[in-house]
Amino acid sequence: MPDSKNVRSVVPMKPAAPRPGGRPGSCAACAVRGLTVCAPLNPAGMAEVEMLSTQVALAASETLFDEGEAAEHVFNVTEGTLKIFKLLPDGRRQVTGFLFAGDFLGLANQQTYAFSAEAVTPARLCRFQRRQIDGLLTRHPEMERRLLSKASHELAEAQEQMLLLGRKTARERVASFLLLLSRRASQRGATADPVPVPMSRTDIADYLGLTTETVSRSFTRLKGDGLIQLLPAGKVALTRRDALETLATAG
Amino acid sequence: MPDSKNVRSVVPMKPAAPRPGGRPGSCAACAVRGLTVCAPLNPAGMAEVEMLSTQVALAASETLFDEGEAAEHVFNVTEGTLKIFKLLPDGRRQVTGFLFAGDFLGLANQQTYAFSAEAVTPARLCRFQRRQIDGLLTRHPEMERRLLSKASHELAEAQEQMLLLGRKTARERVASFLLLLSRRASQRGATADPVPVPMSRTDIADYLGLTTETVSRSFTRLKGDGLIQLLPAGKVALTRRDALETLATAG
DNA sequence: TTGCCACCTTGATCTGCGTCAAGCGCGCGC
DNA sequence: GCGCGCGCTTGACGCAGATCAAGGTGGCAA
Repeated sequence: MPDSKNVRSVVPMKPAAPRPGGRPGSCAACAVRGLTVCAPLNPAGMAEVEMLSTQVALAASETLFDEGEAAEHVFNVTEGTLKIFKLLPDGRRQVTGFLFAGDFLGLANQQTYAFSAEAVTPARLCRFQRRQIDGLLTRHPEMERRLLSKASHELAEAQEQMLLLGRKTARERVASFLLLLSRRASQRGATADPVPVPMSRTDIADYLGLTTETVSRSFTRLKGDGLIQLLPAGKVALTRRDALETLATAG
Repeated sequence: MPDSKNVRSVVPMKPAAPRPGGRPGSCAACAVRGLTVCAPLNPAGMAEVEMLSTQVALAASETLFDEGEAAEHVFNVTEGTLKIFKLLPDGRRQVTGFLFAGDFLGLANQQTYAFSAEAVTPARLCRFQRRQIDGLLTRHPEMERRLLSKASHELAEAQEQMLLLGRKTARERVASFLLLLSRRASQRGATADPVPVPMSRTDIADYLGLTTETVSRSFTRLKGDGLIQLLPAGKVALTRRDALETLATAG
């Protein structure tokens, strides 16, 4: 008995609100610079980054790159949501992460990408030539330090995700996921409580190591137990955040 | 019908073979320096690192630190095998990684460790004060670069592990695990084919998101199918590596 | 040598989640 | 305005792996 629909939120591709005093597309105008690896750069560094970067826009479900492709670029997400995932030859998919404004993407010490990347919503990114990154980081150690910090943060998140995938039940996984989305939303200054859930049930399932059916049933049950509410436009209200936290971390 | 026992290999705690020309415990004498973050250091850098580091020895199953503890140190593994893991309050455990000679340990941008670390076999490590690391990396950008490279490599491995935990069957997980151990052994110059498996079935289960029983049954079945042989002292022969590869990556 | 204990293996049974199947509702294209 | 299709939900059923239980075996201490 469905009562509220879970409609994919259709975010129209609008330009990021530019900061006053910078021309659109410039780093000075970048609304999310404080979230990115560019945050610690001085004006000279920003000018250099700006010279080396180009803008990319993706429509929803458009591919940024595929696993195994030559890794020629690295990216900063400036707007929208992406997913990164790995595939097995028979089609089994594991989404290893969702990326939001401020996230860095493309680090790989191999010559090819270790995962595919695809837009979940319309998205914008800053693109750099991989072969220019070494020099850039050498000239701007503050940026390299920031990148290392981001990488170690991601490593901690990856371990949290391994705990989820290896040891949590379906309900616990979905509760953990909603809390993660909410936390990340507030980190980047978006609304954390009715939390936007822009990705499909299939994407969520592939992120949580479940099937869409099980994800759907878990949502239904969390709703039935009064822990969450499913709102229109793919938003979810965390009615009882405390109970969600307990469920996510204790069982 | 057991025919070969899977005995924990008991590695006596012997000092690492020192390089000729360096006093024991010195970086010049470090047999695994080429594998560590110290690899790119020049003699002056090595001298500095040596001043800042102390040696730690652990017996098998001894704890290095616990999740949540104040993160005062970072480490280089120089000898032996460690495991790192996270726990849920009810005791469910996820081993998020096994560490071998050359591995770096303790990166965290929080003030506390995000996981626990415990010796699997007797082990030795180089220990640094966390608060001295920033300065060290600033003075030795080649070391910072190396650390970033290690971190991004770990990130790729973490994604591979998420694919395993989220989407592979028990058999596929065990095959993947044996191949991983073998690859890592050859990377650090150890024997890759009869591959040493120093950790218990329980540790393997907690790494693969399974139970000991399922791990044991998977080993038995892989043996029955002629893909592996269980040798004494916890060694495993990868009789049909090709078939293992297929199983691990294709299903 | 003996006995204990930790670890491993194997068997029987149970169950959470996957699989298969069907129906609903919204958005979109015609 | 209408119907088609995709994404979501719900139900019935099956199965891979968990759980429960019972040995086997080798290392080690006394």
